[in-house]
Amino acid sequence: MPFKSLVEEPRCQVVRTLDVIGEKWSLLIVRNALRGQTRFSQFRDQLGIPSDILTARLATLVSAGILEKRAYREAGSRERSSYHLTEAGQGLNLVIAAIIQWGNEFNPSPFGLASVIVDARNDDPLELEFVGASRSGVPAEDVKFLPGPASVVQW
Amino acid sequence: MPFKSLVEEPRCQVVRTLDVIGEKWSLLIVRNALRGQTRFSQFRDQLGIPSDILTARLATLVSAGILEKRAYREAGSRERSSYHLTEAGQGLNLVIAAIIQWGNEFNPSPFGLASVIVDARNDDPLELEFVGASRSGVPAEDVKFLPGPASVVQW
DNA sequence: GGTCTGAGTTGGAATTTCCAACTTAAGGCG
DNA sequence: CGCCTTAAGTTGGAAATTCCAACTCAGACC
Repeated sequence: MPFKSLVEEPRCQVVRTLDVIGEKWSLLIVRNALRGQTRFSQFRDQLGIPSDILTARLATLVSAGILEKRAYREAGSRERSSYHLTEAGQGLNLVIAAIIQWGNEFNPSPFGLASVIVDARNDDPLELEFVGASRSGVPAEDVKFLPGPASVVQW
Repeated sequence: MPFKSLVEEPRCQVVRTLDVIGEKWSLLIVRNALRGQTRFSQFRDQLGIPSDILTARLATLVSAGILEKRAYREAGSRERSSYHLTEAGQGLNLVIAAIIQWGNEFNPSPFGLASVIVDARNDDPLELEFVGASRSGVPAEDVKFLPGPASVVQW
């Protein structure tokens, strides 16, 4: 686990989530899974991740309910394992999109955009936005974080 | 740097961004800064981060343009340093909100919500949403990642 | 001169990651 | 059968990162 928690179960949602996806390589494995990759050798070769670390990360992602391990068999080969995003894993496209969007705005690559996010139904480009009850976009400077009901001393 | 890049400058925006905020503690320092914390001792005491690591992280966040180092002086004390979010640092509320929102949905805390995100103008609760040209929310399953103009072999 | 305080530094132990080489379990072929 | 191939791991040891506790440093104040 990336963060030792003083209590058994951290209340802060940022810590809770980073405990699951905050280790090195975890989020990149999910990103590649979002691109449709499912196999050990794909992750290892495309990311350049050491295979022992990949083994460990796949195990923690599976036990966190982000990936699902399945058996597959190609014609003339023995049964092997593949890894597929669960609904929770799919949901991480929110986090990955936020990272891409922040990077494009504040740390753009001199090579241009490496990936774009679109609506699968019509290929419209998509953006992440804060929306409230009014359904209109909220500018970044008006977004405020407040302690919620579960916050005691800390958030 | 958390990820050794094969080329000098990674094209993938996820890797580029994780190079800046992907090390342990980095994002939690930014989160606490979003809560208004500015001082070394606040970060150290609230997060429980080792002080040598905090020194290193503050330096990389400053050189990445996420924090700005300023001098401050309290009555009857000597001048000391404090750390303030830049516009880019403020912009990371996008990433942190995405993490909180994913956690609330897929890995909720048994204690309830530790923090809520609201519109500072009217305290309306806010949500992150994918929006397209139509300005209407796009369901998660229709969000698709495509290679952009700068992608060559890889994204 | 001695003490206090916030912001660090320092040395060494513990943990995590990296790397290259090796293993394992079928399947196919002769 | 024995040998080769392949995806998916394991293993042992080196390198890098993180952790911890103790220490330093610079001014303010007594």
